[in-house]
Parts: sequence; C-alpha cells; structure tokens
Amino acid sequence: MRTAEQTADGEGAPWGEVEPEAARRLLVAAVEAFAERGYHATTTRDIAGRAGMSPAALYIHYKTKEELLHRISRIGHDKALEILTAAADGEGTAAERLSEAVRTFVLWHAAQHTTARVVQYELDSLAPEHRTEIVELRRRSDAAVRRILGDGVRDGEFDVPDVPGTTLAVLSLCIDVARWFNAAGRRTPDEVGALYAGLVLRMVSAREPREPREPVGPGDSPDPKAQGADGPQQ
Amino acid sequence: MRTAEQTADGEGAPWGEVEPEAARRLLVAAVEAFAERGYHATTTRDIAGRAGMSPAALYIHYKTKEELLHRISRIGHDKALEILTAAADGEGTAAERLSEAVRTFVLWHAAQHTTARVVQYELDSLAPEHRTEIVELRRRSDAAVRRILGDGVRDGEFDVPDVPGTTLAVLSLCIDVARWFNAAGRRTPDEVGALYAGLVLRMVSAREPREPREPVGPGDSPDPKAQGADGPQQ
DNA sequence: GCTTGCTCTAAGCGCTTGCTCAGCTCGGGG
DNA sequence: CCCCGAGCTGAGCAAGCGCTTAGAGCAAGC
Repeated sequence: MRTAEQTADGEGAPWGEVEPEAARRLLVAAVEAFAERGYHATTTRDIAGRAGMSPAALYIHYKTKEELLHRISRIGHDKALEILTAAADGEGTAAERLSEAVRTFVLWHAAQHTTARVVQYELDSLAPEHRTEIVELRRRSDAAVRRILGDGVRDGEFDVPDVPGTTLAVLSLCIDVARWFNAAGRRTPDEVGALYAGLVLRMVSAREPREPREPVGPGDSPDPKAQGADGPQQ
Repeated sequence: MRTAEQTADGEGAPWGEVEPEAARRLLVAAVEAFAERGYHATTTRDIAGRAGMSPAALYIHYKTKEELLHRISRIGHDKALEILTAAADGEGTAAERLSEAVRTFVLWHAAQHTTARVVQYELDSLAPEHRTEIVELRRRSDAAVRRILGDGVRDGEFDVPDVPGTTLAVLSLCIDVARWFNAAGRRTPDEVGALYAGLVLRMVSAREPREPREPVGPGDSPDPKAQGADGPQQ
C-alpha cells in the first residue's frame, strides 16, 4: 500500500470536509479563538465576529458553543488516531514504525499547533457524554503506540522495562509540542519531527541487538487495562 | 526567623508561607478550583464557597481574581526553579545531576499535580505584566537544564546534537506529567520520577564514554538567546 | 465605656454571557 | 407577479459574572 505522504502530514486543507462554507468559516474562527484564549474565555460574539457574521448566525449552524468544540475535537482526534494507526500498521521494523509514528505525529502537532492546542488541552471543556466519546479515541491512539513498543520488545529491538509507562511518556512528549511550538520560532515542523523521532528512538532502543525473547515477561506484556483515560482527570 | 520547610520533593506544606490563615484558605481553594475547571470557568463565588466564606471576603485579601492566579503561579514557579537550580548546582557527574533534576522535577509535578496544572497551563490567563514576570522565571529554569546538558556534552558523558531543542524536550516531558497524572492511578509520584529519570538519561547518554571535547562545537554551544519564552504564545 | 481597626457578610450594581426571535433579504419555481 | 424557504441580522432576554458598599461582630487600647 502506498503511503499518502503529502496528505499524511499536518498541512493541506484540514477543514475541507466541513460544509457548508459558512459553517466551515465559523469552525475555523472557533479554532483560532479557542487556541488563543481558551474555550471558556472565548465568547460566541468573538467567534461570529472573526467569521464576519452576527452572533445569531452561529446558532443556525451549531446548536451550542460546546457543539463547536465537540466537532473540532472529534475531527482532530480522528486525524491523530489515523496518523498513529497508519504508522503502527505500516511496514518495516518496530524502530522504523516508531520513528515514523513520532515524526508524523509531532509534525501534525507543530504544523497544526493551533488546532492541536484545542484538541489536546480543551478536553475538560466538553460535555460529559462527548468527553467519554473522545477519551475512547485517545485510548485507541495509546493502544497503537503500545503495540509498536510491544513488537519492538518482542523482536529484541527495544529495551523497555515498562511498556505502558513509556507509551504514556512518548505520547505526552509529542502532544506537548502543541503547547510550546511557535510558528515564528527557529524550528520548522519538519525539524521538530526529526529531532523528536531521534530522541524517542534513543529512549527505547536496545544498546546492542539481542535475540528475540520467546516468553514475554509479565512485567513487559502490553496490558489493555493498564491505562485508562490519559486525560487530566480520572 | 525560621526558614520554610526544606523538603526537596513536592510534599510537605506547600502554602505554609501564605499569611494570614484566611488568605491561605482562599489560595488553596483557588488552586483546587482552577485545576479542576480552569481559571476562566472558575467563579469567585466558587472559590469563596470552597474556603467557607462569602464572595466579598475574597476582596479583603486579594484585589482581583487574577491576583490569586498570579500569587499561585509565582510561588509555583519559584519552587520549580528552586528544584532545577538545586539539581544543576549539585555535585556529581552531569548524568547524576540530570537524573536528579528530572526525578525531583517530575516528583513535584506528580505529587503536587493540582498546583502544577495551574502553574503550567494557566500562563495565558495572567495579565500581560505578570505573564512577562513569570516567563522570565521559566527562562531561568530552561537555562538550568541547558547547563547540565552542556556540561555533559563537554565532558563526553552525553551525545546531544541539539542542546536547546533537547532541553526543551526534557522540560516538556516533565511538565506534561501534571496534565495526565492521576492520584488514583497505578503509579506513585516516586515511581514516575524514577521512570522518567531513566528515560531521559537514555535519551541523552553517549553510547560509550569518550574523551571530553576541547573546543566546544558551535552547533552544540549553549546559546543564551537560543530560547525565547517557551509559553504557548510569543 | 467608648473608640479604633480588622475581618467578614448581605445585598446588590453594572455589565457580559449564551442564546432566542421576529423580521429582512434574495434567488428560484409557479 | 407573488410566494417560499434558507441564511442571516438587530434587538434583546434571563442568568450569571467580577466586584463594591454599608454595616455587623469582635478583640485590643486607653
């Protein structure tokens, strides 16, 4: 299967699927406002103003302000999960797949840091039922990375005593890029992706390649129940 | 005069220095509320209620709601800087100092994750003049970690092609613990500290100890101007 | 006993919030 | 020509916001 390199990164038209055009303009305006000020500090008047409309126009396309956040969060988490599962299901060694997962995931968080900031840091502003829906997507992202690490340990490529804990650390490292990345800064999204892929590989690689293990040690086995939601609460 | 608790970890009485007692109760209530709901979603009525007072009582001890956040952020950043500079100024090899820095910094973010969440993720809610004051403290934290990495590279202990970028990654990894750490989870703060110290050491350690370098390469030299604010904006 | 100063409360002010609704505009079908 | 539904606006409502004010309670000083 050919990898869609051009569209797998964070560029392109992220909100092209949102129709009609007025609804898309409002969504893009909401992403910018939420990223700049945070969900609770953003007013519906601000969102409508950025989209060049009156406050009332917002409610023709969205029932509430929270529905806007939910739509943004859903689309963003779908994209994140797609990036990680594509890398996990790809070809090559565990090291190659992990490197690709971190590189593309970080690339998206840097290039789309405005969107990613809303997606990753406004989970608590969602209504409870929407929050549980999103948390399930995050659980599957976690599982994709944990699978790569588990494969690498099994094949002797990686030396990782605590697979769930290291999975959490790798994802945490990538996600936090959205917080500090600055488009006007010295690094391009591609450079950060390459830097982080290298750092993570060194973090998990076995110093010298060994024989694959036959029995998977209980302390190392990927445990589906090991991680619950990785959000701030619960 | 008795000095404050000399606990290097995050336990102890974090707000013991705040006087009088009613002001401390309000501050602790504000920390809990800000951590749970975020600054903008928290009302002054909620803070006062948690402290067992009427809303007006808040304004006897603090001029505004933002002053509460500023006080919390200032005390927390002072503590964070103290932890990192203590480790950077400590004795031992660069590896030992880096390990101690990460271990204690992560320990604080996990044990005091309620406070740390407010300190690390509510920077943008500060008034501009308070924000610049806090950003300066963060710059000094960054410098402390960068110094350890630079020493390690100089002495041949570490192999780090991009010192400023790796400094940013290490700090980012530690800080994000405050976001996901859950007191009811499987890991204790000490366990997370130990895990992360090991991961970071592997991330930077030279595979085999080399001779120290005589001239510091230009690409690796710690550059004071290299990092600006590491906050979300600017 | 009275004043003074400090802490705190009850009540509420002025304003902004998320959201609503009657009505305007306008392209397309009869 | 009128009508129609879709998209949008101006005006505004009820609720909740940060913060203020007048005054009560009470310990300390004289």
